[in-house]
Amino acid sequence: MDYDFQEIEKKWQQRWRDSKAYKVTEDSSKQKFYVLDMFPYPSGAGLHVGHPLGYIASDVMARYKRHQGFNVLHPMGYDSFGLPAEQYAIQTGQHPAITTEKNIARYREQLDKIGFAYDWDREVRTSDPEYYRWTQWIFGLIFESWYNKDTDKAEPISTLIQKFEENGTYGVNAHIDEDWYKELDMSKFPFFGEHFAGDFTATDWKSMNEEQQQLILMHFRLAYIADSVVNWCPALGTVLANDEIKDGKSERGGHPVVQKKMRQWSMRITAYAQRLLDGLEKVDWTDNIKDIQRNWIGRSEGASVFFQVDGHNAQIEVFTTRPDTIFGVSFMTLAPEHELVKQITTDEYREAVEQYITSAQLKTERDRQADVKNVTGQFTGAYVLHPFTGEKIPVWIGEYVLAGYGTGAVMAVPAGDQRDWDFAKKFNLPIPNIFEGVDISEKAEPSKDVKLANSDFLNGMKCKQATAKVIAELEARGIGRGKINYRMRDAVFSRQRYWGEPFPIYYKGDIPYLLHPDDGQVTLPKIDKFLPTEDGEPPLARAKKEDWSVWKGDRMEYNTMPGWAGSSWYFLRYMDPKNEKEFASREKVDYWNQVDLYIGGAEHATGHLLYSRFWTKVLFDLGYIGFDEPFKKMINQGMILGRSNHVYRIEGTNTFVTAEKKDEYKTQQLYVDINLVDNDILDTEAFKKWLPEYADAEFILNDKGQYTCTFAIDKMSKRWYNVANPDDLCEKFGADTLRLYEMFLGPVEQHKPWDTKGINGVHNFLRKYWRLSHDKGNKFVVNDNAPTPAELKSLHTAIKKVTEDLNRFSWNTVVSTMMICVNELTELKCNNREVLKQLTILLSPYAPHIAEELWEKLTEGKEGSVLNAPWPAFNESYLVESDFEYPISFNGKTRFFLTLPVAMTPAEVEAAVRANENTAKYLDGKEIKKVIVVPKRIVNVVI
RNA sequence: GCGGGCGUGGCGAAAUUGGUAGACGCGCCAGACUUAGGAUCUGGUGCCGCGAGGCAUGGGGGUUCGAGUCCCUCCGCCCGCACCA
Repeated sequence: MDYDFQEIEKKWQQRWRDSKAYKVTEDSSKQKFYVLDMFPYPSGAGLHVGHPLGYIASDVMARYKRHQGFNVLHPMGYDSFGLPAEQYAIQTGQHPAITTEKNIARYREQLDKIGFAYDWDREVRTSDPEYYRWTQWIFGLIFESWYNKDTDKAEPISTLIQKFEENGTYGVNAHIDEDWYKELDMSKFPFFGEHFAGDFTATDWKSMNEEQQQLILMHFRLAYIADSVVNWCPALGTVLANDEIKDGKSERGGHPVVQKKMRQWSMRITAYAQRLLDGLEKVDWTDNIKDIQRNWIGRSEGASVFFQVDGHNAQIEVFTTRPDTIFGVSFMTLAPEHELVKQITTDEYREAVEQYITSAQLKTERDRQADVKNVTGQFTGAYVLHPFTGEKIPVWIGEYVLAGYGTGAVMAVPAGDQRDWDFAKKFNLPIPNIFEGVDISEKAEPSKDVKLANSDFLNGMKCKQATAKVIAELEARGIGRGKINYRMRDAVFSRQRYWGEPFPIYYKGDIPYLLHPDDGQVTLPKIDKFLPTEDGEPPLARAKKEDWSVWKGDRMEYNTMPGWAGSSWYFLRYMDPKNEKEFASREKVDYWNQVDLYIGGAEHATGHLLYSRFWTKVLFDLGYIGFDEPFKKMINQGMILGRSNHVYRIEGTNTFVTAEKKDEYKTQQLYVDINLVDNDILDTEAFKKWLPEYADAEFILNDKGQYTCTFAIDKMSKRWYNVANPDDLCEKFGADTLRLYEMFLGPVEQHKPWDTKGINGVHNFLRKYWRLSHDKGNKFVVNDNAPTPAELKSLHTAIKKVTEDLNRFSWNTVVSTMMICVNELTELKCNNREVLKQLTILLSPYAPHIAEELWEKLTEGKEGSVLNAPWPAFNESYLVESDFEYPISFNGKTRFFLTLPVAMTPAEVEAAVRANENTAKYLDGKEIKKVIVVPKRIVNVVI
């Protein structure tokens, strides 16, 4: 064999390991470049060819930047806390740490075979106590912070306490729930009295005991515990965050999810809603991901309006984006769960209302969503007064109003909103027209570009003007105000599981306290079983007191942190992974700074990518890092799908019929292992040996005597026998071929089916490249003459294009460019040492093993590793051609070619065209209106 | 319904600011060497036509000397959100 990739790859992987070729240290004399992959969860199934796609792309970039002289940080680690290991533990009793360890070893082995340039000395594992001690520390930091809206940043809770001590709540402008004080257990605050509305004096504060102070502070903390309505997944036995739910079911496992009020930890991410929105302007991500995040945050501008309840000392606050339509309000709808429903419902309607609420509660989230078109509702008997006209407006409850958005109440304007219109139609409520010259008898008019009518002081105005006017009026009368509402909710932060970070929290009574650093680190205690306790406590409640590394107060926190905790800051730990004193030193964080290029899947848009941005902003606010967006540029790699093959068995027999003839029989479609199929042709002998039941299979073949399979594109799964495994491909073709082929398949961003057919072409390219410097006997032969102009032209064309394409992250076109270059050099029989050296550097990011091998031969070992070779400089002068064949077109149609010196100016070209005899022929007596000369491309004669 | 993206040979795909559409690879066809090989090399390969030539980037229209690229419109596919007031 000429190109012995197995030998070469083994040799260089060993040498790189031995010499720590990819070790990187901070070096202020060099410019840094930080390339990051989304670290994987080490699952039991190992890697398939889809996983490395993004890793290869980032590896190419890391190596390219290194050639360019950058100090490149390119780390890898494992997001090793998670559900599968825990569920395996529940089934087998094996500790998740052991499963995880085993899976990581397997991942590492697979990754090593592909030849990645990771600095493994910087590896992190989120489940490692040395790592999660800092996750716990950051949690503590967030717990000990509040959000000051005046400075628009998070501050230590001590600054808040100081304000309380000096002036009470006066002058405190914190991000906090508007009616936070309603959640307080007032029996614990007898001195506040019944009119307490959240304000207290310095004297009040100082007179409170510690429990009372802590209860109040909890409402200000950025990490807090509260009774909140959460998504409870009974099958998984844990709560889930909104982003972990898809279509009303758990993202993992697809189990039903119900709404339940539970005492849970949350993160006050809502404090950062606006900054998370604004920060998107500063990062280079796809519009798609940015829009998903914008949508998730869900900012809407409008107004908050108070409606007085008729006959009650109560007001109902509504949020509306169309305050200009306020004169069109003909009824009000509350969410069934709205807190005032019970209070205002009249006796006459009480039974019907309660029935309606019960039936609404019985529906799961999914049922509600599926039932959108079915309008339901119930009158409460109560009325509110219109804030401007004083008119009595009936109050209804309806499922279409969501308790979790806005205030859980809407002012219904059937003329302007289709849902209100539908509701009004169904229950025969009035539909007053408030638009000039618009017919609303068939549907609502949602346009903002129509003039208002029947609207008192808003008549004749359009939406924009009327909105400003009505908000000013509401504010002047003290019955409403302009408001910005966000759809995003605070993120639930506790999980009732074992395999996650334990909280650094202990309890005195019901009050949680943060552990002091001197208390030592809480690590996961030993437990007998990984199930929740009989009375529904999280698994950690099973641990005996003496099995805890720290035990303080009355008890420890039994919840663990969610999967996104560890991944929200891992990119910072890579910068200083061994630091025992800090999560990372400020000096190193300042050096490595933001991730310059982040590659990973788009599925984390509303999870990991949002939470990382949130934590980064908190750390920035508190002065621990110098940037507030973690990922400067991001590219989302597409999924690689599997191409599965089918065979057709005639029912009731063991005879298989080729795809061309399958319709002549009654057949059953079966999946067949893709390794038994080549180019959709089945290897029938191998098929018989594949499974015992097929040992005596018979075949009906096509006219060519072959058995043809059909195919389908599915996700890769063992079930379909369509999993392509990188180890097999490395074995058969080599890591360099695999790397090149994955990049060659198409744009990295795109979803695409894996198809091994084309891999031969890429493999042949590497063999051709090898043979440039090896003769038929595989002897290394190069010449040291000066490169010929033709060789230089071919080489520099490649240098130019490869450099440009890498700069615009177009991985796939680079491979084609290099193939063309090698084809041309083969044609030229080029074995020039200098040319091959340059070409080898170009190829090295994609195919590092073969590049390193040839580099060693070409430099006779005198120039060190190709990894450090400077990127070839492009020289324009080698590309200059003496002549160029200009296609001459008449009115856009090419008629003939004219060979002219390329150095000619457009004016000279035009003169030459006019003078040419062919021109007169095609002019056919007509006149030339204009001659357009595009340098080196085309000449168009307009006649 | 709203938001984002896409549509180019038999297939994966190129075409960077509008400038010779289909580079490169697969597959296919023919040939060579040989002779059971899924090896290698050479040539061909968008469609119609013997040919000159004509037609081609989902359909239709527009701007332009010139459109895959820009504008309008319709059709189809993928992704995200979805009673968000």
